[in-house]
Amino acid sequence: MNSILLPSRGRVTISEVASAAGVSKASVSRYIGGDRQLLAEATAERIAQTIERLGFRPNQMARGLKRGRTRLIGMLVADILNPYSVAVMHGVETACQRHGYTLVVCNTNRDDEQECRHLAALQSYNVEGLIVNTLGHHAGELKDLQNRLPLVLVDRQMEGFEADLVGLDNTQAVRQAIDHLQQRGYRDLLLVSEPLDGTSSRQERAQAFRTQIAANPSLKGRLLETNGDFTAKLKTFLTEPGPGPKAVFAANGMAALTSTASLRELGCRLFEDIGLIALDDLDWYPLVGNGGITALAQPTEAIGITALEYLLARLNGSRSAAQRMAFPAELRIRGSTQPRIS
Amino acid sequence: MNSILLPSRGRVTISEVASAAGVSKASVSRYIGGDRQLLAEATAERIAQTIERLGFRPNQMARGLKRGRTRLIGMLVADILNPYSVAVMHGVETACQRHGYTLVVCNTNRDDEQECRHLAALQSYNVEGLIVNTLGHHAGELKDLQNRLPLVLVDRQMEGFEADLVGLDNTQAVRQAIDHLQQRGYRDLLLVSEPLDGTSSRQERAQAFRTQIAANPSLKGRLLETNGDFTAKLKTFLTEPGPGPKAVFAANGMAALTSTASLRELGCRLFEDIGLIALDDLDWYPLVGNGGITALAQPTEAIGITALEYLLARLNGSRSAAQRMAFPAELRIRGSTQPRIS
DNA sequence: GCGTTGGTTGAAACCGGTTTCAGGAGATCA
DNA sequence: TGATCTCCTGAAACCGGTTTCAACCAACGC
Repeated sequence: MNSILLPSRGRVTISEVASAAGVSKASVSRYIGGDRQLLAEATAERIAQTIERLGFRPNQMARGLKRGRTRLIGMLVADILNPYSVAVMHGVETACQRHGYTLVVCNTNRDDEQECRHLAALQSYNVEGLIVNTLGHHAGELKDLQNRLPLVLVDRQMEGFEADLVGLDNTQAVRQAIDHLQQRGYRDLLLVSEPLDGTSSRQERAQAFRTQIAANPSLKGRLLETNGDFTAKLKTFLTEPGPGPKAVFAANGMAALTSTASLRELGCRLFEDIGLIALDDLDWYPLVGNGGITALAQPTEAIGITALEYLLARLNGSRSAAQRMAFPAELRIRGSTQPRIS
Repeated sequence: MNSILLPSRGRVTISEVASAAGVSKASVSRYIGGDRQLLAEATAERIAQTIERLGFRPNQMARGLKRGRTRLIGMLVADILNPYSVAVMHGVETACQRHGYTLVVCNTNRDDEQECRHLAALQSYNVEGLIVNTLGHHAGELKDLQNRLPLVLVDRQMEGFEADLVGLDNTQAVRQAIDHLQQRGYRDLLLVSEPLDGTSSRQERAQAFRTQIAANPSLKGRLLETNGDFTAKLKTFLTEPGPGPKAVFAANGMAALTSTASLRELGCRLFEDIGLIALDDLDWYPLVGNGGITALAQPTEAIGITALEYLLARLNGSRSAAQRMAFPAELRIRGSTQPRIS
């Protein structure tokens, strides 16, 4: 028993606890590792008291080293300023907490290089699994990573990359939007989307919109991206002749913000002059225009929780084939699509 | 030289690199640790190639163990669904990235117990420093923690707890708001705040409001918290007689949301019927009412960056006394406080 | 030719835990 | 009484790195 114990960097270590309790490191380790049935009642009690008295907290890094379990989950978020991402992250965090994991979040700022760097960093911290909201440009790295760790995609998938995916049922959501608009008397629709840069969810929504409009002869539909001089492009749509009342379908929260701002700028009143429905339901939707913006809410909390549960399932090895969960959106009708009385 | 090398858990280790390159672990360690001037040119080159060939990534956990440097920074956020917190976090992350740190974020969900648990967790992961947006109820734990790690508070301070603090100059911001409202002809002011539960920034804003109203005989001022039946309380304010035009001052983004919603509910038009100014500047402020909501924007990015820089200064030991940085707010005038023509 | 010096290198201890393995103390059985 | 079987425990190896320390080699000065 060595009597000289240097408290390293101020923190109590397992060796100090061991010698203070008059037992071996192994016993203390067994105690904190939950192998308590291996210990005699009296020993366990003595260790418990010593730990309490010294305020010992095991060093998770050291534990992870030998054990392979760091209890860390990594999450890669494309844009942390996007409320959708934060909401999903909140769900993931809730689930992590529930299962005793800690979440490490990295924000790529929609930057390819940062995505790469952060993937490497998370790996080097021995996260046990990854939840990825990817830009979709690093199939190689991701495939490589998937061989090492369980990995679940959120919202966005990737061409030629087999992995669990949790997100929205985009086709169904677009159908709900179009159906609702049509039912409310709109005939000339404009899908507003952030730039179609390869982000799969945006592509899917755009594609579903095109397909469904093409299949519906009574409707006309166009697609506008929010880059360039969006207001000017929007104005063109507003002045163009069409088959009937016009409505905008914003493909996500950002598009809703841009659309609403541009419509205001053009002096165009929501509902009175034009219909509006938006994917995502942000907390300010009820405050805008005449009675708020009609929304298709994503179950973000559920998406986050499910993503983590898929990950845990893989960690436990209880799954093999890539699985996909597409949640339905929930329609929340507000003033921007009130029944047209015309 | 041991020829049997089991690739542990699929990842390449320093020993494998060492034996593949025909050098010792020590040399490889020196190479990745940046002590390259200790190595002969040829050796360094050989190691570089081997690392590249094998795709070796050093395990940060293992490095941190002996070295004491994990290059991890912990951040405790009171409410991740609050855009203010996310914006600050974005600043912190930017700065972390710039200095080669990785950020671990924990959300306490405004829960005391979770705050405690997360503080313990972050500590057990050997973060090198902490940025804390605390609830303000755990002076004991925090003091204890401060003895072990550098720690910087964001937005919220704590009674009897000396630490670096980065946030808004609340007194000055309240002065800007009151001055602006008075200048625009408003005389009967209502400060709307989330519940004064001890959160220091809320208290400071409320206190500054009371003080400044008391010192200004031409103004009347009341304070309302957003709990209970807020709309009813707001209605009372609106119908009460006062010394002149009424205006609401929302003490943060949440209060702005609640206030705007209740005003709508009461059929009260912004600007025409009542003035509104809000602390924080959220992206939807321009879209509401007649010309948007006037805002006092916080420099959230700068707050986050500064918080991390203070932390790094402490990590380098180049600071002793607790320091405080109070940023000014920036007034952004919009429709909700247009000049009163009356 | 020999002691010094400085630049490189590897063996081994170490960080703070976990895990294997062997051994000692009782209890049970023949 | 001795053999066997549990149950509990500690020594030591190990995880993947870092760091100390001593040794080696070539060049240098005298």
